[in-house]
Amino acid sequence: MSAAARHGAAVDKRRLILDAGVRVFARQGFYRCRVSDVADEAGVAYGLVYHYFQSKDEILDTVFLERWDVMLGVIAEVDARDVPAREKLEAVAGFIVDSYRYDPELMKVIIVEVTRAANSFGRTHLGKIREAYAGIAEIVRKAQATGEHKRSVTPQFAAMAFYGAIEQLLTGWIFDILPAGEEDFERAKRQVVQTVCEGLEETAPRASAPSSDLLPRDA
Amino acid sequence: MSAAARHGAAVDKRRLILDAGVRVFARQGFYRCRVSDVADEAGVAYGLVYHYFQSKDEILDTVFLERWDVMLGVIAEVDARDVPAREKLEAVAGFIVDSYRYDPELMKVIIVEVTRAANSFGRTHLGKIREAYAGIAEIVRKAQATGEHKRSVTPQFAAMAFYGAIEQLLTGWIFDILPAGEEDFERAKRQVVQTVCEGLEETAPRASAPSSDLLPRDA
DNA sequence: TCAGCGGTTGACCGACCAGTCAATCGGGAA
DNA sequence: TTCCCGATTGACTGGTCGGTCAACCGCTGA
Repeated sequence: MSAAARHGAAVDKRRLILDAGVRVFARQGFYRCRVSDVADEAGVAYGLVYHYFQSKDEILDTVFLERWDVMLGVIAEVDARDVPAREKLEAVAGFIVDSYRYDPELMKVIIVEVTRAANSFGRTHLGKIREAYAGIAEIVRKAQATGEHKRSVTPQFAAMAFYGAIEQLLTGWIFDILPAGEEDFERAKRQVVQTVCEGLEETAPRASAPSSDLLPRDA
Repeated sequence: MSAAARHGAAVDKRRLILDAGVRVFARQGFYRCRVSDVADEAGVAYGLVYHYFQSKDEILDTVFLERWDVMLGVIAEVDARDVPAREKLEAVAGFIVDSYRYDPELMKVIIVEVTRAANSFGRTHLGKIREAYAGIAEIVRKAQATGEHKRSVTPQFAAMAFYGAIEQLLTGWIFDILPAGEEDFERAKRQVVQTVCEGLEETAPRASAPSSDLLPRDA
């Protein structure tokens, strides 16, 4: 009981610090903020931060891993579904976009301070980051095998292009380069997949009857 | 004469510091290195750095702007050519890839420390960075006007996706996520444009051209 | 020969900040 | 009531590093 109660309280403060970290890192950037900023934001004493975390870095590490592991799970789960590649990519793009919509500060921190900071924090988590690319590449690999996708590029290449496009969109939202309203998010989900799958070019003057996908795609 | 000689020498030292900065920033990251590291690398005294630059930041600013302005010039020049959009995009992608091939350390610094560090340095240069997106968007806009590109996405969106894909590739090379040999560079130039223009999906044989957006987009 | 003057030097200063630690609190068990 | 122990506090320390500055060097022109 006491253990549970104490544990419960402990988890709360820890959570408080983690959440405060996200807010502060998002606002000021990891290097520009002090540990005391995080403590203040969380409403706890400076020292308590070091009771729950070994270092300032560990706060960011924890924030990142917590969320990134969820994403890796989603990618793996999506890939295992028996649906067209297009739908898988839509699910992945949708998850990332929704993550941003649901908690923009968290995604800002993850992208700006980790994923795009490959020289500092990204370095530590390169392995994890790579796993995401690999998961996406696997989706493409399967799609190439079934003939849904061309084989003209390697799955790795396609994964980088796809993920890069999405991350650039989020970056655009984060820094007000692109409009970031509800409609924009929904549109972006569709369009990023559409662009990567179908390309920007007009295909035929008249163009493809939409058709299919209801039809057998091979054999 | 003396003026010229002195000026020549001055330029040399300044250049020396700038180049040393690139090397040190690329190796250690901007925040992780000290001004003395740059001075040592350049083989000059600590104080001289402050003779030529106001601050540590100004070194990075200078490095970035010097190169970015070249890129903005290239984009504008390419856009003005009377050639298919496809060729324009190839020229832009080619320029960026070649920049990396020619001076990977410089591009690493620009991307890792500025372009992808929108929270710190990127902030200062957001305007400049935006100009590049706008330049690419302009290429797409014209292509849509001539019917080369579909109008299903906004030029801004297309520009972000295109640039994002390229930057992700460079990041892949920088951090050894993608193989980075001569052939890879050449292939990447072609494939990134091909992917963005034509898409990943197989179109011809059987094809699963699902959906839409080829349908009434407006009017 | 010498004064003038950039270019050049590097020791030093002051600010900042991650991380430590001894003290205190509070609640449950004996 | 008292003891114990983990949670909590925040002043303090040690070290780092950006930026300053007074002195120095060596060329040039008089």
